[in-house]
Parts: sequence; structure tokens; C-alpha cells
Amino acid sequence: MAVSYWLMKTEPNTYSIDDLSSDPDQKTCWEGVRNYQARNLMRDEFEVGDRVLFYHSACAEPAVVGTAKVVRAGYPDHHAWDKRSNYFDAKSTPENPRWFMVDIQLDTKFAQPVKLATMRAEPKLEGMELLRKGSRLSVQPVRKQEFDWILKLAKQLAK
DNA sequence: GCCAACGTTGGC
DNA sequence: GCCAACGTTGGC
Repeated sequence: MAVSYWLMKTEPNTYSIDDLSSDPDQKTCWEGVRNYQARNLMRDEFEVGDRVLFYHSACAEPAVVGTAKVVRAGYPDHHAWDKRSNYFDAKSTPENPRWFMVDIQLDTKFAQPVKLATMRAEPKLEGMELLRKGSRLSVQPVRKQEFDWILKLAKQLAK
């Protein structure tokens, strides 16, 4: 099965790439996604070995800050049935889970972030979902060539 | 803090 | 099923 490419947004105030870096095994579960489109992707499309662009949003410098790998495919987000969790949803139960998540593991943290502004200026990235006006999907597919180009930009910036 | 874009809710 | 009201996202 072919590897797929994704972009996942997180607010660094809540959970940054440095948080991922300091988690055990540099792994985390991607809990709390409460959007059906994003859920469907994680539940149905994500596979172990897929590659992820780790994106910081809603912050001073929105940017792709590194990459991660999918280490566990979609499974129910149990936070949804934990009343004490911020992500609690009474309509989700263990018998009939409504929300799903995946596990990811840090691959690389970029020496320099690839900023949103930089990406906007790149003709090669023109078709990217992230750059679409009004796009706010927190889990979104990325084309291989886009993924590769962003890695290339990160390398150039590191020099 | 502003505001455009989008998703969800709920009355009808 | 329509659509107004509301809440959220996220760049600026």
C-alpha cells in the first residue's frame, strides 16, 4: 500500500513540536479532533507509515515546523467519553464511538520553520489545501510533491 | 482584537 | 430540507 501524506495543525500554546519531542518515545495520540471531515480521514485513510507535516497554527508565526510518522492507524478517541476531558462528547460512547484519532511519532524537527508566508510565495505549492482561502481543516491531505518541496525548503533554510 | 470563512444547530 | 443564528478557526 502506498504511503500517504498529511498535514496536521496544532496550536503551539496547547501542544507544540517541542512537546512532541519531549513525550515518551516522541509519540502522541492526536486526540480532540471534532470535525467530521478530519475524523473521516483519520478513521478511514491514515495508515501506519504515512508521513505528516507538523504545523503550528493560531500563533505569531504559522509554519510547518517538522515532520512525523503515523505509528497507529485510526482508533476511537476515548477522551470523548471521559467526562473530565475537555474533549468530552456525550454522544460518543465506547459501544458507538463518534470520534477517532491516530498516533504519530516525531520524525524530524526542522532547524528553521517553513513559514506560511514562505509557502504562499512558492509557485510549486499553489494548489495546497492549506493555502486555500478559508481553509481551516485541521487534518488535511498533502500531495507527495508538496511534501517533498517543503522538505526541500526546510533544507535550504537550514543552510 | 478584528473579521472572514466555515461548520453545526435547531426552529420551522 | 431550508436557513438564520451561533460558535469556532486562524490569519492578520
